[in-house]
Amino acid sequence: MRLSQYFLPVLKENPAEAQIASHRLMLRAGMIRQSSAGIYSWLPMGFKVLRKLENIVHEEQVRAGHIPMLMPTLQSADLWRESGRYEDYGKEMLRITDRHGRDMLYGPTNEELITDIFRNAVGSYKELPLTLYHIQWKFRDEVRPRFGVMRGREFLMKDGYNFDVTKEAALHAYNRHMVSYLRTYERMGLQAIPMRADTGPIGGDYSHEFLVLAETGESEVFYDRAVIDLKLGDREVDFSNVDECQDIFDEFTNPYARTDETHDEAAYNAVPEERRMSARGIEVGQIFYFGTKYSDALNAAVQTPDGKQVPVHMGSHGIGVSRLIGAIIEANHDDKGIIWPEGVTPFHVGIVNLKQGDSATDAACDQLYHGLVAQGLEPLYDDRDERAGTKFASMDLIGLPWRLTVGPRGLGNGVVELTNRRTGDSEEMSIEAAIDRVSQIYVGKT
RNA sequence: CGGGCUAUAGCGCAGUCUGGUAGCGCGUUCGUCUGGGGGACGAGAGGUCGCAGGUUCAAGUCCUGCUAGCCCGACCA
Repeated sequence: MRLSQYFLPVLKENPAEAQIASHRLMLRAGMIRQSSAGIYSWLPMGFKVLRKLENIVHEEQVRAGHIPMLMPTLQSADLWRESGRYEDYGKEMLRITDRHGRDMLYGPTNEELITDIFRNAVGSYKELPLTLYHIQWKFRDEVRPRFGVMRGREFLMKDGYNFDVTKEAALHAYNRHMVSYLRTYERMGLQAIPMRADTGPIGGDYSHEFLVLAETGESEVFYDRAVIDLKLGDREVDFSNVDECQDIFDEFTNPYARTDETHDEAAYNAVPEERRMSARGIEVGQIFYFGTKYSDALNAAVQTPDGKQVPVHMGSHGIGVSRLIGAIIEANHDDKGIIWPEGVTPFHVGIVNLKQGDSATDAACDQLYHGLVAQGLEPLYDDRDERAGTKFASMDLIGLPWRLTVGPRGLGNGVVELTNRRTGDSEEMSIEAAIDRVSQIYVGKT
């Protein structure tokens, strides 16, 4: 993409309403604009990152054997009356009346709807296990939306639901989600620590939340520093293998890690003192096993081999996709702007033309640009007629992890400059070598 | 939902106390010079001062009501 033909309205100054880094930077980098309290438009740059995260979530869900679908944002109130949550959910649920006077609502989550779909289509144990998920906009009418997309009213969430005949099978689904979520966050360049959680209004017995450590996090967390060293890495996982998933679950949940909601002073004090850590964290996902809570309420049962009807065991699992962008920026920025992890960057590399209009420099930039595109990469070429400082400042702000700087001085020696946004380290090399280097960096990361 | 604050050009702000031609910086448009970290000079464009009433010869400024947004607390992907 050529910047001169893109839509990237960057702001030089901090908007007054933005208090935390991710909110400020998303506004300044032209990713979002507020439409009303807690509701945002996603401008091209923000939309691009959102789609990248969605893709990662999809890939990892499918890898774990879960099946994508799509449910509507608007739901009928009837189902929610049936589960009893129409009253329980309170004012956070946006209620709407259609022209016929029917009560509708903008879905804050989808347990009822998915269970309804399930009960109407599945009657036999033979069709289980089954895990369905979708990525859809949700609406929760927060009393006080804040921090940009971190606590919006409208937000994009991946929510999934598993249906199993037995508790054991459902707990395997729980573990499978634990593993696939860990992988998902790692691919995004995030460390999200699973912590024992409250089950909240969704209810149930087992729940873990995934927290990204950040000073601006809304939750207070306590953990054993040993969890920081845990990495799933690129190990091959067989998601159908119960023991393997259980082992990974144990590995990641054995060290003490809890939020203030479930914090247990005695257990925490059992951790060696030098490893006891407390910090703040951003919640970027949560998994639940809630047994037959919804299948009982909504009468979702399957027939077993011996002819009995049994309510299915269920769980639900969510990742706040739009919130993740905020969390990634909170964890990856400096005073100049964002620093995207390579797995989620909106463009792979920026090209800065230091002397727009100079025929040799323009030609070198074009060569780089086309060479990178030919390698399957997406460069962002700043071809505006701006001075070097302005271009550098824009690039730093939007945070592409790599920058190629092209100017007459370097070209005189036959080189361009490749700079790492995070470290600031630069290296000079020929155009061909630069194309090759950048492609190498992104092997396995696009 | 309790407490505090704000609303003036695309963004950041002054002007309101003490009513009298709506301003500054950045951005933006045109031109010239410039060209390796937000450059210089010159000339422009851009505002029903959040909305509705009221007081007054006259309201951005005073009064009343409303709306929207932000911050702190109680709640949540």
